Amino acid sequence: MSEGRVEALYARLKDMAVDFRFRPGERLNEVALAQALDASRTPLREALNRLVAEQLIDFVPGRGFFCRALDPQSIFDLYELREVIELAAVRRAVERAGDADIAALRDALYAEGLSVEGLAIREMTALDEAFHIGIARLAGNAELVHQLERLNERIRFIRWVDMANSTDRTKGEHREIMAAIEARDGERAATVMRRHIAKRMDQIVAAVREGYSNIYVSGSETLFRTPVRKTGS
Amino acid sequence: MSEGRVEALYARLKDMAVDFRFRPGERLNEVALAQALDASRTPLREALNRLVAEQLIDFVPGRGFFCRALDPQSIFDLYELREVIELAAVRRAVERAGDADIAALRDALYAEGLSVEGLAIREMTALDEAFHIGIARLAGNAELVHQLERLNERIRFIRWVDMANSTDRTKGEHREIMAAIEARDGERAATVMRRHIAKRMDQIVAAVREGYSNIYVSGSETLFRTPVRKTGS
DNA sequence: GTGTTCATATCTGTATACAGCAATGTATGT
DNA sequence: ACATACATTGCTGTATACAGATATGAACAC
Repeated sequence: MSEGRVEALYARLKDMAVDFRFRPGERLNEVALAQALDASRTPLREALNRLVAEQLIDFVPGRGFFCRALDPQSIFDLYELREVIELAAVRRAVERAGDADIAALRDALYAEGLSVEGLAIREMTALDEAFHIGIARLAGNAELVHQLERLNERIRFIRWVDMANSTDRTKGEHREIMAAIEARDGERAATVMRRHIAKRMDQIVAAVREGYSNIYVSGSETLFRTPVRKTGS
Repeated sequence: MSEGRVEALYARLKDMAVDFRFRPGERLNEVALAQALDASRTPLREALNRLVAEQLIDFVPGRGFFCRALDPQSIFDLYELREVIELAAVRRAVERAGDADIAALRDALYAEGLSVEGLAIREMTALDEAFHIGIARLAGNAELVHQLERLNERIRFIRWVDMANSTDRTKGEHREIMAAIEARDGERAATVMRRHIAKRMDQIVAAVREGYSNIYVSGSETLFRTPVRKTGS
């Protein structure tokens, strides 16, 4: 009875779902998946059911489990929710965070800057996410952090697409936000954060309109290997 | 193969978890539960796994499923998150909702007012929740609605306790909020909403401090039968 | 060529059996 | 009286089998 077999399956399957290693709408064959993951159908289905509850997998009674599809409207809604949560987080961070914790986040942000060039999209996005989660942690509300993490999982793929298409302006904006937090200027921090997220959202809506679908139809393989191209400041 | 057996179990178990029909920390005996719900352990565990993902049930590998416990800090965090989401919702509702939809919500609110007296706490709270969800719907963001629904499930029990202890000022405040929305005054709507939720939160923190635990230790039975007492305006 | 019906194969839904871990209680020694 | 070791019981974890539903494709009529 290995400590948490369902947990392990759940983690692996979540990765696959987040990465869109299945194609949107595709039905997941339980026997095949179970074989591939070297498990039995029972724990596999238990793990899948958790992902259904987290909306990372779709389920139709009598038909089985399916890879979710992201339509433009959902993406917009998710990004709007992200903005709501992150603005609340940064405001509370400014109000409540201790100086030491702020300094720690600042150091982490500046430490990561050494050689972004050459990093793959996956790592870039991970750093991006980590910074935003770091702010949420400063807000001292565990629920805020948790909701943001779950939200991030659902839009991570979109962020990859965005990161691949867009110039790397992220770092500069992150430093702006960081400076506002250090100055304990909640309004400024919120304003910059709103701009930061809104800019992303605009790019994404544009990308989606011109057919992001061919990106996840072709699979995520190519996307992950693409290095970040440096464009402008 | 009845259409969605797991779904049915999931719904029933969710009700039980939301109501705290299990005592906090109690381990759920799978065989007993399966018998009680007239099902087998396999679909039962699948349903339970969904609830684990929704944080309505706890799970410890090797030990089983447990009833969650709500500590004061989590309650505070959840209420703060609720405030964040509802403020965002009401602001967007004012910006985006069509006149007809606003009117419909208004009518529903005033229709419910006929005889609140005598309603049990359960119904009172259901009406309260419905109004707030109604506002979220006006915002036109499905994710906002969904997150609020999930959040409500997690704090519903607390709201019952609150509703039982507190005077029924809810309706008046709801009308205030409604009026601000109709007047398309987003700032006022947000201000009243914030006060509305904050007031609740204060009462709850107080109630929790003086030991709400004896309420759910004694079981929710008594709570549900208690009628709402009219105190003040 | 198109639509319909039926037979077949594939897959999901769930009960059940069994293996192994965890908790409980008992006995024993100090 | 208290702690420790051990046996026993009960429960969880997972594989598997089988029933029933759904999808697939072939044969046939129009």
